[in-house]
Amino acid sequence: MEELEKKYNHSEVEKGKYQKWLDKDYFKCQENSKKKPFCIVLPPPNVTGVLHLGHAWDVALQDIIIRYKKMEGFDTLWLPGMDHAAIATEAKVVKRLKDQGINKYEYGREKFIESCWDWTHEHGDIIRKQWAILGVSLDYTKERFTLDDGLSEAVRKVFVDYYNEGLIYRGEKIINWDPVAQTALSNEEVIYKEEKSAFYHLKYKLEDSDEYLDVATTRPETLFGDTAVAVNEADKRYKKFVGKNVILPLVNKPIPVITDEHADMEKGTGCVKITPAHDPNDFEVGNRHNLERIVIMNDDATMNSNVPKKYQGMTREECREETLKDLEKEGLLLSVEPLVHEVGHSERTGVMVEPMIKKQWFVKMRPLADHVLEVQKKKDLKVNFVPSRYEKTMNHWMEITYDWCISRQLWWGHRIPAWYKGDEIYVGMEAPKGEGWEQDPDVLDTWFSSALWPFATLGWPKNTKLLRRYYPNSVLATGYDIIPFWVNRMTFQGEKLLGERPFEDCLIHGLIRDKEGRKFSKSLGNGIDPFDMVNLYGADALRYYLATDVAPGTDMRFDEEKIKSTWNYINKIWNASRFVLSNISDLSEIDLSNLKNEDKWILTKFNKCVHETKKFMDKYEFNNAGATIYDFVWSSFCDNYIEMAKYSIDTESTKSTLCYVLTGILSMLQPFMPYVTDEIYSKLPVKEYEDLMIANYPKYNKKQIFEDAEKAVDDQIEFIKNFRNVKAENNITKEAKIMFDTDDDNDLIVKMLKIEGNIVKEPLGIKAYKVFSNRVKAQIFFEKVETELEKKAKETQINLLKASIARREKLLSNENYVNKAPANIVELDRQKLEEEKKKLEELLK
RNA sequence: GGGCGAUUAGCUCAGUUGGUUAGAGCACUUGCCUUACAAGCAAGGGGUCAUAGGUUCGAGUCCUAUAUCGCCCACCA
Repeated sequence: MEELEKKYNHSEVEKGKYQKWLDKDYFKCQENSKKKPFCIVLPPPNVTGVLHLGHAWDVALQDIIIRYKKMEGFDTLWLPGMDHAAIATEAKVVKRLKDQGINKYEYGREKFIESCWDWTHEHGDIIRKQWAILGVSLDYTKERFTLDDGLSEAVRKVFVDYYNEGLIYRGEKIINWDPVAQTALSNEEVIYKEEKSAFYHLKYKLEDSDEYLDVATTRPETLFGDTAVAVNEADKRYKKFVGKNVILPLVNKPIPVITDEHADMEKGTGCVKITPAHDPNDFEVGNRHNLERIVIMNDDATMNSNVPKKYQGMTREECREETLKDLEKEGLLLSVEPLVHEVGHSERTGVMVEPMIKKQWFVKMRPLADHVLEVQKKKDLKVNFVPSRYEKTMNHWMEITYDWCISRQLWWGHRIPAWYKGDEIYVGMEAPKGEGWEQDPDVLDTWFSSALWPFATLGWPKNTKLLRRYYPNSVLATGYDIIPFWVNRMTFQGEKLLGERPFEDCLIHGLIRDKEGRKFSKSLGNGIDPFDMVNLYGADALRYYLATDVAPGTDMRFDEEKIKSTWNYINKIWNASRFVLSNISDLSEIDLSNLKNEDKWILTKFNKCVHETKKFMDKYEFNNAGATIYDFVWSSFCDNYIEMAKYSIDTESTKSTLCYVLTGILSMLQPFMPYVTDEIYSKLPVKEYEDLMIANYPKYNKKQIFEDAEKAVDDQIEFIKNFRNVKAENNITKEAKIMFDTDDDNDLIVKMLKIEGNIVKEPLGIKAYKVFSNRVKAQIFFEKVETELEKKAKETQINLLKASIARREKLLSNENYVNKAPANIVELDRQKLEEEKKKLEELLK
């Protein structure tokens, strides 16, 4: 039999394993088997770049679930794929072409899309290689892309059906405009950042009068688009102005003073300028009062020909500055009040979003969202969030969401299946027949296609076997930041299109931050490449660390030291395995019929560990599962059982137990660290399966619970610990004599403590320390007078015991406690009290 | 403005439906190269669980305030 290397060498261990698993088709689902199906669709990473730590975390969690479920006997499908990421990828490709001196528009749509495909294939290959390094068990035979033919068909079908149903419409509304990417955005793609700005109080003079209105605004440059000033109907201050005109500053044009509920008497001065074409609220006001909409900016947010010549061509920022200067010159700037407020920026380009009136396509959200809210009230039908508090995030969104702007002025994406001829619109799966039809040049929001991911990847809209078998998906795992973009939309689409939730469980994880708790960002330069970590410590260590570091749903502070200590843990497992393997090479079968106390003890601990671990695995509490296994492996198996086993290593029962328990440990750890466990498993002399990842997960076996043996050995261990403690604290020499005061067999204790020659049968009459556990007692004799220090230590111990006894006696004399507390708790206290009393007695002797 | 989360050992985090004397890793102290592992072993030290009240026989855990930090959402002109 091959020996293991002396130290765990992660790169050696990981070499070739992924290919082996692929070659053996271990990752493939078994859609024709009788096994119960279990399906996860991978949140498709954007093809914009390479995988980062967040992706590594995401896939580690999912792989652990999949590998666990596979061992539990499920037919698992983990479906991989990537997202074309319309706006994000387009931005990258535009930049790459620009670096080559190519302009997107001159290049042309077709060629540009070709470049996008090139980009996609390049990055797709990188991402696939990275998945392989991480060891994730994706079924590549089912891999999809959000822009492949199947998804495209699904997207078109949804668009056409919704259009016919009135759930998708084209309309001219205020939308969020990104002047750099020059496209519309959805609300979710706008992020609000605090910005230092000011309230500018402007003088809007009353027509033919010296009176004026003090109008406060944060955006003076938009005054060129003003078509009214609004006050509240109930506002007595301005009653006399209503119905009259004020003169728009700098433009010298009369605009009406109107009353509208939007004007809040408490806010600002109570009068507000109305710019229907550049503010969503003003747009509504404009609609109510039939106001003219004056668009004053070009698509790149420079001022257009609807503003006075002087300002034309200026950027918004320049125009603001100039406007203010000119207002001041004319005495129309009353005051400037500093203000910090939230300003919307494009998620992608970072530029300030400009509200603009545009003709765009929208999804009517209210009926879709309301349906989800209904379903979420039903326990058996709703999406179960883990942790459950994230359900609120989705439900809140469903309550407040409004129509989703889905058209994007981009080229890379699903082209909108609408054709125009004059005023005619045709919406259909294919281009209409006849001359003169032109397809809408725009594409759809990338989230429109990813919202269909859980079922379109399985064949929808066709009623495929795959779809019937794996929908709803079993669980979806993603970060909480993606809930509004994706989870919510998959949910309403799944409910609407298939009448069922897209997944039963939704496991939410947090964000990874750096050691100081800051977000990873390019500008801070604090990014960590997960693959650097793999090189240093191995994929197993990285995976284990990511999966077990924090409780579900919470943010993680990245700490390389912890990966290091995970490596140590794996090295510990490696060496324990080395010990086991080197001693069981002649084992031909596992025979657990003739067990010693220690064997029974470890089997009991092992089964209890299996029970606990499974409980945690089923709840996705990998941190707790990991800790449970860790404690068992390190403290029960390594520190105690292996040490005890060294004294009976030649017996069949010890060898069998070692092999049996090690196999179980490897099985429980396989989902977390598939490489190293596969390696060790392959070296076992007795094993049931060709490879560990297709083995069964350990089952809790009641017959291997030996309570008596467990207690007995626990006592021995306690004794050993106490003995060593007394010895260490009191500088007891090796020569000290020991007398046991027990009927039990102390053979193992004697061996473990290496005190064979020191045992005496009779008390020596010299100063004696008492060392004991629940049933093993002994006295250590040594020729030395008790020092003051030792006396003090003893006193402390006595005082502690007395305090504890007093506490317990008080508790037990409390009738309320004795009557109301559960019997076993009370009984435990009684036992403890007896023990403590005995102990005290011994000490006082 | 609304909502959510966090606050536990020097640091990073666990802590199930309230129930023995609150745990782990790292760091720290002391002693050990005991032939699986010194990246290890053995034995230790270290916490009034953010604060103040309340419920309870019993609170890190439940309730009410407060403080600090973080996040999400919201059209604040």
